[in-house]
Amino acid sequence: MPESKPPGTEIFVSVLLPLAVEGAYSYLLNAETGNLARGNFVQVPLGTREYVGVVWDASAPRPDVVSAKLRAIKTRLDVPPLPLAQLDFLDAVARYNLAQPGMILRMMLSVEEALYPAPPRKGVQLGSVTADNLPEAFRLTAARSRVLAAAEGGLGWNKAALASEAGVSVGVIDGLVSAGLLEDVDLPVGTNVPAPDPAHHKVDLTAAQAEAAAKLRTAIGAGYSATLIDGVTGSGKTEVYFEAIATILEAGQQALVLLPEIALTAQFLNRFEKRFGVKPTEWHSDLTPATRRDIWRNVHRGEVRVVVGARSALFLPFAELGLIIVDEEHDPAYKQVDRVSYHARDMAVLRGFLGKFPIVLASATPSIETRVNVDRGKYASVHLPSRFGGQPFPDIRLIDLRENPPERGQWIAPPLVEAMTKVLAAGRQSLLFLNRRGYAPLTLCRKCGHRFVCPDCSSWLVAHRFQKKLQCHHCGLTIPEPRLCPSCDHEDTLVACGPGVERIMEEVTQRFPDARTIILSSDLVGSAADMREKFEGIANGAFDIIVGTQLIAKGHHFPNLNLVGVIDADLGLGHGDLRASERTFQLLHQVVGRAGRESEPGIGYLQTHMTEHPVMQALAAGDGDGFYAQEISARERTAMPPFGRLAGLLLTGRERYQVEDQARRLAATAPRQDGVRVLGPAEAPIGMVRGRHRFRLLVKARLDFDLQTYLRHWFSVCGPMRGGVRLSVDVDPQSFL
DNA sequence: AGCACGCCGACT
DNA sequence: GTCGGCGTGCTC
Repeated sequence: MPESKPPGTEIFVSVLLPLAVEGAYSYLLNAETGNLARGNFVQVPLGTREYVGVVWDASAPRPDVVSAKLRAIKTRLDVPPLPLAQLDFLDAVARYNLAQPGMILRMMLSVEEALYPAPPRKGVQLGSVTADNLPEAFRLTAARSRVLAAAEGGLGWNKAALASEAGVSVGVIDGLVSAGLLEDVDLPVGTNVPAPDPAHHKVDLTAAQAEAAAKLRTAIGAGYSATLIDGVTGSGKTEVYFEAIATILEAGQQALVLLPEIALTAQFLNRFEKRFGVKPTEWHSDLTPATRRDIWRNVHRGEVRVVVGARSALFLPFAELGLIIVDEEHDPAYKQVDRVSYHARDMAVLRGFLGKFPIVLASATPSIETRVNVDRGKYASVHLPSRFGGQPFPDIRLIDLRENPPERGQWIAPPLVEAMTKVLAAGRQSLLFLNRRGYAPLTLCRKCGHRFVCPDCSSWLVAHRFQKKLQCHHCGLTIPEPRLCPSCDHEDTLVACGPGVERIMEEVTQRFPDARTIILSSDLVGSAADMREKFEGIANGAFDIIVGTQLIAKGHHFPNLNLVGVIDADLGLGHGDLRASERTFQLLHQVVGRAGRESEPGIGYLQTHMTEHPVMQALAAGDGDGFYAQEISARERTAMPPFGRLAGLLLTGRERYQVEDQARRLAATAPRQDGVRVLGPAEAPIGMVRGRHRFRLLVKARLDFDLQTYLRHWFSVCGPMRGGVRLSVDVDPQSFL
């Protein structure tokens, strides 16, 4: 029983539940639970169910609901509390992104099983029966003796491990168990996470790298700071931030490296292992539940010292986090726009600010936001001037498709064909890049004009000829490749319009029948192992021509690659999106940067209809600084981010008129205030996805305007959406689609 | 997020 | 006559 407490306190606690509700709920303390502190994990009843929640406020003087409704906490879970820094982070993420805090908690509790004692793993050890008191009819065969010898030493053995150690099958083990020479035992729960060793293998840094590393090292232990490492692909950014990780390991704290999902390559893990002696702990969406549970627990207990992960790793319960690296910080994959929207790079900076530790952002092509933050003096920066080994960045040439169009029905322009032929003859690799999966984005009937469209989305069905299907890239709907036009019933009248990577592959195999070719696209690679194998094949020179989507743009190093051809450099510039120029510049720079990284300088060809476009001009001239200066001044002129603030509001619902009505009602209730404007509603560019119609509003505010407070107030004035309409908020939207 | 309650169409 | 569709609202 807990000792007596001052009256009026600690009778209630508020508990945050991983649910989409507005705030924490109040519960009565239960005598057996004892004292509770903020961050403790508890089980509480709610309605007909029980949930795990986290104590949000342990000193609530009185509940904010009538006490008749109050129920008592059921139990307190026997795990350390959620670190306070992580709780503060939870609150800040919810406030910034206008998310319900319960939903952020849900992301942090992604593996609820981690909160319960691990189910003991079963094993065997030597039993009470020994060679001296063998049961009758038991023959001590050679195999059985080997097992007993191997099991010597008291500690429990995993059956499979013992069997393989003794060179026998598991059946032999089971026989010994039933005879009593071995007995079942619960294996101790060993954590056994090998610790990265900061002194394992110190690599020689170039002068520029050493200088940059020294700068990062001084930032460690000096509270919050954000530093940009800015240097082209291959300039050795990774080695530089590894030194920061080494320093934080020496200081006894944890480090987190964020990478855009698929950049988590074997190559990266190997580099880490070479430097620190062990592979880092990986965290991403396709780990098994058991692995996730172990990692969550070990991060929470501080056993795991370095996590390398996708954006969701930010929500792991780090006990002593002291450093976050955001590699490829410009990458759009850091933005999540599902139920909860957030930008992992910005949330990482927020986490560092709250936790009073440094953040390192790395990129060859930083985001405009980060560049401006450096210019404003909010972020420090270190610059790595050259490519490792003095290799220059590939020379980039524009192919004007108006002057040099490909032949009819083909997509590779003559100058690029010629260059590929030379590279092939020289025994080097070429890469063709097209950021579009499938064979063709549109299939139509040349007789009646019928277009294959998705019934649930306003989009075309993309032809995937390798898999003989048409697929909607918004909802995943798949139909078998049609033979007849469903509208006019004619046969053989269907034509594929426009190119996808599969079609480029087809053209490559026709033009270069003897070349060894490979296609890489997210829908054509199978498992992670399959992908690793393909990338290794490319690195080892098993292919002459590679055709791929942006899958190939991230994180891989292809030493034999000499030429990169971009089939449609204009692809991202079509819809006048806020970040279209920036994204195109970054993507093309990154793709072309794959070429010529070891022995000889590479070359990049951009096929474009807009040779005069600033992005193409900047890439061709190698004038990144010029591009940034121009793009930043354009943003400033139009008061667009980061010179103004934006929030996107998306309303979706089954009935178009309901969505439109609610969007109008929402717009009509927007409070008029200085420094903010509400634009819209307008139907979204993709007007329907998964059978839900979409309308958008855009809120544009001055930089000093408190957008979150304004939005919260507005939504409370407007009241809930009706007619099955859902409203989602996207603070700092990256795209308007 | 669940889950129960509640009010309108096709069936044992 | 009921089963069941999912819209609306509540859970400390």
